Amino acid sequence: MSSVRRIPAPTLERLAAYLTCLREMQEEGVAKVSSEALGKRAGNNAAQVRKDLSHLGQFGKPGVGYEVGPLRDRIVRALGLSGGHKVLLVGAGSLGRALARYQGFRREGFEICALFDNDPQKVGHKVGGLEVFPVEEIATRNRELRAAIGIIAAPGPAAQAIAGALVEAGVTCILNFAPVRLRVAKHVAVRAVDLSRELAVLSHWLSRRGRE
Amino acid sequence: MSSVRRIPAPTLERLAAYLTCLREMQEEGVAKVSSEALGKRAGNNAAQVRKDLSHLGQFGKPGVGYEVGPLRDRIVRALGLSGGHKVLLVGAGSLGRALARYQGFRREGFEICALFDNDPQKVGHKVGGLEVFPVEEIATRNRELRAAIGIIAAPGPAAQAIAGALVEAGVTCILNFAPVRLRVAKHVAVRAVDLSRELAVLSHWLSRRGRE
DNA sequence: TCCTGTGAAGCTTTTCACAGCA
DNA sequence: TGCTGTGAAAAGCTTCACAGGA
Repeated sequence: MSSVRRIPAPTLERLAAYLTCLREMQEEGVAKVSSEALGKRAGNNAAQVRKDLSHLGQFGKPGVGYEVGPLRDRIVRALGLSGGHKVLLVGAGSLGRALARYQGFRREGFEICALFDNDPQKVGHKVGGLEVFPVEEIATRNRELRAAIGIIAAPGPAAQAIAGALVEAGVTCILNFAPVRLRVAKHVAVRAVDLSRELAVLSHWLSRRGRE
Repeated sequence: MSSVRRIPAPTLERLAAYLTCLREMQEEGVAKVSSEALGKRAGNNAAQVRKDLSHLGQFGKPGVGYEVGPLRDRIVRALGLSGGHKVLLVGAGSLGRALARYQGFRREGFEICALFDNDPQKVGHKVGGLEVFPVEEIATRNRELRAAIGIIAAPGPAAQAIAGALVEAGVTCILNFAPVRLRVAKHVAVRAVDLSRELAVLSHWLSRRGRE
């Protein structure tokens, strides 16, 4: 398949992992990589790597492998990371502040361009160079900023209302750290990071350890 | 299937979500719930809910539904959450501090019992009532604590060495926030929370918006 | 009648296996 | 020979549909 159609989410997640590996390789001065070598680094098997990369068109040279630089560029394009994205971050609690300071966003091409919180105590303060604005101002502030991505780093009970405000402001992709299922219009895409989910899986595995 | 065998990870994740819903319902004084009602709350369809719960044995009453309290207890048991778990947290940067302060851990039965960091500037300081110890002390300190779960909230380059130290100290389950694939012995279970993965998926969706 | 538990169907994702090219 | 790209097979997960119990 030559042009990029819908790529399944598991594949997208692995492409992001390959990107990290390819960046490392570039820093190490590696110029070519086989599906097997890339798979080993990323923790997947070679066939999986080839199938994933086949979504991006034909790239590899039989008998040789893939060229690190061009492959990386191709994945960046497929993931839509080349232009950079503005992001609204809602919640200036400890998680929100950690995210505001996280350097990885910028490296991946994401720019947190505004920070919001409901708590009047936090409004007006600065976090990582950004002033905290009240949540009610999301829509008006985004009229200029035109960010399409929002991150919710607020407590569960506030999350649904925040999601509504973000969508109202024109956001169409939400990354949700609150432990609740958001109900949003179906043109809005939501990804959730839920600690209690991760912990539940670990805990189950732990309690099974040794049996099987 | 009456006794609990291996439960697939997607099911475990949903069970954690049901648990949150059931807790809410208990607070609201709801005593009984049908698979459809629970599904609606958790964002899954009724058949999925019944299939998931069938891993825990037979519980529901046809024509009535499930009793909220007993069902919740049963899920807690299946997830191995009843006894509580001690957790070692490594990394006292902004993410580590946010996790150390996160109240959700305790509510789910996880207790962060020690905090470690490589940075001498951070060692000795207190975060959320916990003193920060140097990473080299993980093994000795865990000789008494006997925690089996470790959380890595350190930068990528440090993560692999930390994972080694945790495993050395007897940890068998790791929750990794660093954007690297950890290589560990196969008796060790790893779950990864990777922001670049989440962002990559959102970004791809964003760049596809409107076509299809 | 209402709702569970579950075999079977349907769909998605992963793995296999090999033709074909450098 | 070494490695890609890809149909086909296998595995895994979700949804359907209905028998049967309260």
